[in-house]
This record gives sequence, C-alpha cells and structure tokens, in this order.
Amino acid sequence: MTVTSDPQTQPGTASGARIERYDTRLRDFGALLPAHPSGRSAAAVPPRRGVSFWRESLTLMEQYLTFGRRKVRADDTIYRCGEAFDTLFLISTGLFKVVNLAPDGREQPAGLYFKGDWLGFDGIPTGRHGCSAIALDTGEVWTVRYDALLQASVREPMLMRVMLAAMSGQLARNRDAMLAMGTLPADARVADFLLQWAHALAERGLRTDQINVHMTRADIGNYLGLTLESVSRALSRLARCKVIEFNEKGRRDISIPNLQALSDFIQSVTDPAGRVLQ
Amino acid sequence: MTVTSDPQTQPGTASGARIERYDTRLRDFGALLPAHPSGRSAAAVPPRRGVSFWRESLTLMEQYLTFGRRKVRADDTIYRCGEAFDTLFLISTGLFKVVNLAPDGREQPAGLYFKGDWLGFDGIPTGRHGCSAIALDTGEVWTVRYDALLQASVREPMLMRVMLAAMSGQLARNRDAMLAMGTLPADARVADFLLQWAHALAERGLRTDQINVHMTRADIGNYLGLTLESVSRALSRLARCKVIEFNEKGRRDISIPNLQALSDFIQSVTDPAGRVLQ
DNA sequence: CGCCACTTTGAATTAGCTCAAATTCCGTGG
DNA sequence: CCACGGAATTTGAGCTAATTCAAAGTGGCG
Repeated sequence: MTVTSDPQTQPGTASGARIERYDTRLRDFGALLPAHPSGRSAAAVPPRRGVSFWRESLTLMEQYLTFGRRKVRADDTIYRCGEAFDTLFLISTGLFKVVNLAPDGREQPAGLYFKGDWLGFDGIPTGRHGCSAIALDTGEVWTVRYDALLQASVREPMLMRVMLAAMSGQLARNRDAMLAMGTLPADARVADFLLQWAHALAERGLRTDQINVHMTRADIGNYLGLTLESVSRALSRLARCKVIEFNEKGRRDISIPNLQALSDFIQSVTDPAGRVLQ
Repeated sequence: MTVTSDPQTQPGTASGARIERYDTRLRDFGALLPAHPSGRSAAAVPPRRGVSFWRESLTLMEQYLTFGRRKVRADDTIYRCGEAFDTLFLISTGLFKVVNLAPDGREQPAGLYFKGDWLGFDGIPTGRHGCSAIALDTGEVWTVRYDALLQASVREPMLMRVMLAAMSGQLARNRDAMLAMGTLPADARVADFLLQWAHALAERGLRTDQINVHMTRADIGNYLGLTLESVSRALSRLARCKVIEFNEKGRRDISIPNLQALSDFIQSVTDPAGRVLQ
C-alpha cells in the first residue's frame, strides 16, 4: 500500500508523541476508496478523535456533573459481571481490562481501556453488567451515575456527543480486534496488539516507544485467542526481527523503536507474495 | 431499564410493519442460555437485551422524529466505508451485514444486523464511516439524521436511552463474537454462529426453527475467521450429528430442530473431558 | 441446455496447540 | 545480604486441527 501522504498532517501534538504516520485505518481509506464526490458534509460533523478527545470528556465532566473519584490499585475490580448497573466510570488515569465470560466458564479479556475511556457501557441494555472490569495498574476512575449523566446531557448536549463518540469508538476498536483475530496469523496478531496499544497511547499524547504491558502472557493470549506459548514465541520472533526490543531487566517492558517497522511487519505477513505495487 | 411494556401500542403503523405479538419464545431463550450453572456464573450471564427493545425503537422513532424510508434489495449498499457520516439507519425489515476492511485489503464481515438494529454508529467519532453496510435481502431502513436525533432526544430522553441501549447491545454482541472466535474450535464456532442467529431471531419474535442463511460459505467463513471449506465441513458434521438439517433443495436453508441440542453441542466441545455432570 | 458460481469432499501441508523441561524473575524470610 | 520457592516465561518436540490445493458435484438462471 502506498502511503499517500496526507494533505494536512497534524504538525505536532502537544506532547512529543508523533506517530501520526501510522495509518489510522480510516484516513487511508479516504484515499483508497473511489473519491466520493458528495463531500458536502465534510464539516458537518467534526472529526472527534485524537488527543483532544479524551481531554474533552474529562473537561466536560468536570464542568457539568457531580461525580465521585475512586482510586484503584492493580487487580482491583471496578465492577463485576452480574452486578447491577447504575453508574459509568470514566478513566482518569491507569489501565484497565474488561473480561467477558461465558456461562460455561470460557473467559476472555474483551478489551483494554485507557485514560478517557468509559467503563460500564455493557450494563446499559439490561441493567446488569455483562463483564467485569479490572485494573491492571494503579489509577483513578471518575464515577457518574448513568441517570445523572443522561439528565446533564439534556442541559449540555456536548456531553452526550462525547459519550456517544466514546461508545462508538469502542465499537470500532472491537471490530478491529475481531478483524485481527479473524485474519492475522499469530505473529502478526501479537504485533497488531502492540501496535494498537501504541496507537491508543499516542491518541492520548503518551509516549509510544516504551510500552509496559501489565499483563501476563496468558492474558495476552486469551485476549488474542492464542496460547501463552504462542504469544511468547511470537514476541521472541518479533524481537529477533528487531521490530521490538525487550527492556533489560523484565520482559514485560517492551520497546518499539520504530512503529513503522512494526506496521510493515504486519503488512509483510498479509502480503506473503512479493506484491510489487497496488 | 424499566420497560414500560404496554402490550398494544401503536395499533397499525403507516407501513405494514405488523410486528406486535410480544413473543414468549424469547423467554425460552432466557431460560436456555444461562441454564448452565457451571461455577459461579448463574447470574453471570444476565438476560441480554430485552425483547420489547427493538420494538420500542421503532415506536419512538415514529412518534418523535421525522425520518425517511428507504427500501433496499439484496446487495444494496446502505453506506460505504469512507463516506461522510451524517445519518443513522434503523432497520425496519430485512437483514444486513457490516463489513470492516483494513487498509491492506483484509476484509471481514463485522456483524449481522436485524430488525430494530441501528446501522451507522461507526461514523460518529470521526464523521466518516469506517465500515460498509450491505443488505443481504430485500428490506427497509428508516433514515434519521444524527443531529436531528440528538435534538429530538433532548425533548424525549427515552429516545436517547433506546439508542444507547442499542449501541451497548452491539458492543455486547461484538464481545460475544470475539469470545467465540477466540475460544471455540471451528465446528463449535459455526454452531455458535447459528445459535446466535436463532437467538437474534427469537428476540424479535421470529421463528427460529428455520433459518435462511443469506450468506455464502465464504462470507460465513470470513465472519468467523475460518475458510469456506472449514465452514462447509463443519456444517456437514453438524448435519451428520443431527443438530441441524439441510432443507432439501438448497443448502442455504438450515433447520434447527432443537436449539437445546445445538447449545449442547457447543458445550460438549468446550468440555472435551468426560465431565459427567455439572 | 449449458454456463457459472457456489458447495462439497478428499489428500497433503502447516500453523498453532499440548505436553514437558529448563530458565528467569521477584517477593519473602532467614 | 543472600538463599529459597513459586510464578511467569522461554524453548523444544510431537500432534492435531485447520488450511491449502485440487477436483468433482450441485443449483440457479439466462
């Protein structure tokens, strides 16, 4: 895929993380598809993602809502599958996983969540949580009662827009995760996992060259539909190919010297034959 | 959310959409799925997505919004990846698939959508669609401008609740699909696919004993992360085990004589060891 | 009737899993 | 400070399930 350099790339984000290079799936699409002539509503709905997005969430929350703060440590449970739902959680700091489990005991991490993400949406339709949310690190969440949020959003519609965008963003992330699980071989799946992680960090203005994976190989494996051995092997292979590096002292810290290289690695797996152009 | 289900709302809608008949079959489902008290999760899998749920969407829409109707035929595109987003689509009748495609050309159906489901959420955060939605059959969608919907939902908060519940329901479905992809072997994955399909039909008061899969084996395979051959083999095996039956004339019509048997089949694969009871 | 796309089935290949052993990390207590 | 033990990780060696490749069968539709 030729990287159609994009007309107006963000010059520089607030923090030093400029990975803008990574093909945010969506942007390249614009170029990839038949140029769609009816571009009338380009400005109708402003693109609402990126660094300013999560910040907006937090800011709006502070302005228009009363909410609680809750500090958490690693392995704390935010909510548990089966509990009654009445409040949502907005992540202020920290890292969280949500795990889904089937009645027969099958279990799988269903997503990773960062600063600015919401937790608890899964309880909305039924009034009862369908997953559990667990902290992977120390952090803080802001708690908002769902009803209060709905009421506040009548006064301040932007609040609702932000929340809808957040939900929709989760949908998109899930879809991408499914795509990876369904179409990528093990190595590339692990690479994609790291890339998405870096992507999520970059979106929030955090550094992406140094990732601390607060998960065991088993957790990663579950998340990706692989065994822990496969994850370990994949990471070793990625390290051997120099697309990642293990930080000395502790193999849980992973460096990504070059995001593009990681992205290319995934490409190279999907295009096994030397496809010259297109 | 307390569903104020009044058995007979709108007597006859303008369009002949005669759905009514709150169906008790769904209750059977509620009993069917969480029936497995294996371990702790008796309540772990809550009654997912209420029945009258989709009905409410359609009713509220009619009351509080102006919307367009659009009839579609098989293979029509509702929206295409990359197009600008400004309207949402509520499915009145028919069956739709949403396909996600990565910049490198990898493609995967990301979900199936039925009566009462919304299409188009994926455009919210970015203002541009990240997937394409395609009709698998003739049907009708109601179109609503996103901005109009937000405004209307200020006047009628229930509208927002319904929409949020719909989004959240999609999140749950995606999570379940991921779980299946990540934890089930091929045969069970196909079985689960059929079971979820039946489940979706039951939720809407449609018959579940006779499913017409309007998808090719290749589509199903893509959706489940399998090859078309694997899907074909899996279906053959399921038929051999009598948990499904092919309708004579056309292997695209599948009968499920006994949903419980299908469910048991999945169980039996996940508990390979002769686990006597529990 | 005949073409074409979809499907089924078989045989060979392989990616990823299971089983098993060795190694490293980290907290705990001497 | 160092020794110890448990947990996480790495790596290897078969094995199995799913893929790939290939060929034959079926149905729909002009």
